[in-house]
Amino acid sequence: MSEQRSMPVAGRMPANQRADARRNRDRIIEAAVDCFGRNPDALVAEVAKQAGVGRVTLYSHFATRAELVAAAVQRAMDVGETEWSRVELNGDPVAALTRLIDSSWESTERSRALLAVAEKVLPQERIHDLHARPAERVLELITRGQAEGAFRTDLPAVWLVSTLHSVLHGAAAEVDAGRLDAADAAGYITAVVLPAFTAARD
Amino acid sequence: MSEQRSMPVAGRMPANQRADARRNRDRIIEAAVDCFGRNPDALVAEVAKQAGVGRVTLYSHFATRAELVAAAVQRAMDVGETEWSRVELNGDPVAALTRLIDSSWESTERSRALLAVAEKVLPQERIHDLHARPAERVLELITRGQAEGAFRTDLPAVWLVSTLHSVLHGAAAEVDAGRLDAADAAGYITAVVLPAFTAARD
DNA sequence: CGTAACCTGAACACGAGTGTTCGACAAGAG
DNA sequence: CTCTTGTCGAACACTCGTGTTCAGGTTACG
Repeated sequence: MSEQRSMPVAGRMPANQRADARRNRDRIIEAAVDCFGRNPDALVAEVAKQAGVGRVTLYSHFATRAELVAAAVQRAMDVGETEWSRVELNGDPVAALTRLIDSSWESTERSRALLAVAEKVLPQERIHDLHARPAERVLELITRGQAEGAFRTDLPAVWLVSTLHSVLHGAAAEVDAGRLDAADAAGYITAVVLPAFTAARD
Repeated sequence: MSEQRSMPVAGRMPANQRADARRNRDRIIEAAVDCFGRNPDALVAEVAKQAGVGRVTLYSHFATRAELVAAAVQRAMDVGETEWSRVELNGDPVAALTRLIDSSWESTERSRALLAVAEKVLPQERIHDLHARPAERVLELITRGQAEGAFRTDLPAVWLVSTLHSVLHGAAAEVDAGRLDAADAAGYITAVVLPAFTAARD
């Protein structure tokens, strides 16, 4: 409902930025999310066109294709962030994790292609940073769950995070390979992750 | 022990193929495995050089870069295949799976970069095909385990296969990002996959 | 041996996409 | 209104790796 003014995404901001400039920049990012989201090999020209903007204008906002991709991923993450922030993480850790998985799955599936581009043009470290926010959220929940005895403690929390991440993306890959029905995904993921997290220690 | 004559990998075979030709082809593939294994963006020229062969010669064996990559992946798979074939899959399904995971982890870690190239230049379907052999092996074991009551049956076997695959590759990614010690990996994977597979049904 | 298969290096054509430059024009801010 | 900032399109230079061609030398193989 309210505008999300969640920290200035990136790029220079010459203090006196004209209104239409900022508007165009926004359109470009939206177009990038959409284009790259459909075709990982989308051209810069396509993005510009879909944004209703000249290629030159685009380059005046993003010096390089990679920067454009980064901005797109960032945007997708921001959108996801507002969704995840609505998820109730208190209460029973298992139930909370289930909710978080449902929410995470949606965003994962939606912007899978986008991530594929990122993996091609961005250093893996940069990608990891882009995931920092959501990863932290998961990590917190897991840590709390461990402290409360709901999740196993014989494995590092970060490994559990990584596991969830892997399964999530693996599922997305299965879906867009047509081997898995998107409707089943969230349930399958939960079914596999939960027992992995709650397994009794030796 | 005996030579693995496991179906002719690919390419024309003019009936009167000279011995040195076949030898070169082999060297090229080896070089490709090695080069792409270190740098996913390796040039065709580099591979040729490391194989001690002219670029033209390389192209006389593999019409395109993509074909070269495919051959390299194929080779890596063949090597893995001989390892996996040594794994005892009979007896207790859980124990068997543990053994298979250990073995799979080794090959996964070894040729992770190689797979990264493949994902860039090969259609995802082609990649899936390359995985057919090992995937089938896992599938068989899981199916048997389900039939014997060792593994859960409330999820399709193929999803369990996919899960294992995801975690395996996720772990590899963590390792070469320096966030996970390679020595711990196999144990961690098992610790997470086993309970996921044996979880009691509702 | 002699022939056919093979290798070679250098040169070239090629395509594709990126990033840049130009001069002129439009639109916001004060 | 005027100045600054931003936009436009078209053309351009450039980089880079791929894949191909050629003419000549080498090696296997019967």
